[in-house]
Amino acid sequence: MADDAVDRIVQQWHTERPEVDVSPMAVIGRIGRAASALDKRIQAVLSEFGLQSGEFDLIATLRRAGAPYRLTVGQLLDSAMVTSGAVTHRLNRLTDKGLIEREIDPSNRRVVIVQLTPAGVAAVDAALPAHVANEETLLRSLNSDERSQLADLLKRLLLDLG
Amino acid sequence: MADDAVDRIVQQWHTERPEVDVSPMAVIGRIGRAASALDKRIQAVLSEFGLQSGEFDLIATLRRAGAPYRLTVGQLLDSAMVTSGAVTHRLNRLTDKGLIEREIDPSNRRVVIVQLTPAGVAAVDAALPAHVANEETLLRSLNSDERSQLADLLKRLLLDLG
DNA sequence: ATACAACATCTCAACGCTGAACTATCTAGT
DNA sequence: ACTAGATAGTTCAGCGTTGAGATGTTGTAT
Repeated sequence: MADDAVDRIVQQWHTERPEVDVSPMAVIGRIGRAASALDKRIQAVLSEFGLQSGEFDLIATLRRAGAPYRLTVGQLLDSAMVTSGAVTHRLNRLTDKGLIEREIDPSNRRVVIVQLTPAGVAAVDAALPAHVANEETLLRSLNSDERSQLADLLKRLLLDLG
Repeated sequence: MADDAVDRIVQQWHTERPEVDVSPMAVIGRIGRAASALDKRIQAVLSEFGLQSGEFDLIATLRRAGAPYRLTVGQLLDSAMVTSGAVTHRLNRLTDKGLIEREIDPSNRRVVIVQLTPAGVAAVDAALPAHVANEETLLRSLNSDERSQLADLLKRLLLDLG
């Protein structure tokens, strides 16, 4: 197989610092590059639906939770991989778009419950098929077995990273 | 193997939208999460050397190029996976830290040549072993064969994504 | 009752990146 | 020479995230 940019980086290091084993870069470098490349292409499709991927993540989390599509901010924060400030901002944007509504939990007024509006449910359901079809296309270079292998290796890595 | 967060997401979608095959998420979701988790831990080590990972990327690119550690901004831009504005900002920060110097190419005065200072070379050479050792640790859950498999699958994916 | 720590969420300034506009320089065609 | 277009890099406003602190609420111990 032809060399890629990461192969060239590893080769360059081997020339300049032969005593340093940079082989972990071959894995970690590609994970970062793959994530970045995939992200760009995923954003491209979601933007057709007027959504950023962070916003889609949030409303998809609510949608996945099942009717009545209600979760607390804390629960959303557990799923989102960002800080609480970022979640608050995303919720503000989604509220402006009319896709979610916030209300205070009467049984514990520190807690804010977020609920998808009908428009929010419709937005997820409209975007999801295109989003998944896009992801399917992005993986076209790998067959079913290879995807399973890749998912399994990454899962082991992630479970270890905690 | 125990379920991870991505398994739970796929299961939730299967319950809520059984007609949509979300299996690509098992791969793409984990690539993103792995990249994010690795990034955080890599930043943690580099920050001990007073560097952000974007800054390290740039000076490492110069170091890898070999003595006299000189590349044009355009060449750095080709290696960096960010826009030209971001590269300019990173170069400004590295200049402030005394790790690089910029000079105009006399033979083509549009071109800016970036060169590592001795302090810049020292910074890369000091950080590199710790950085690579950290990456090695991050991959400890995978043996040598598994790392090769993972790197190979990601390389195929990246070559296809272009 | 009262005080205090813990908790859930929000606020906000600082930061890095993007993307488009801008400056300066070079190249090619006439 | 002269012009138009291409090229190299910088600037800058806007955006989303971070991380620390603030706000309001609840639980617990005295």
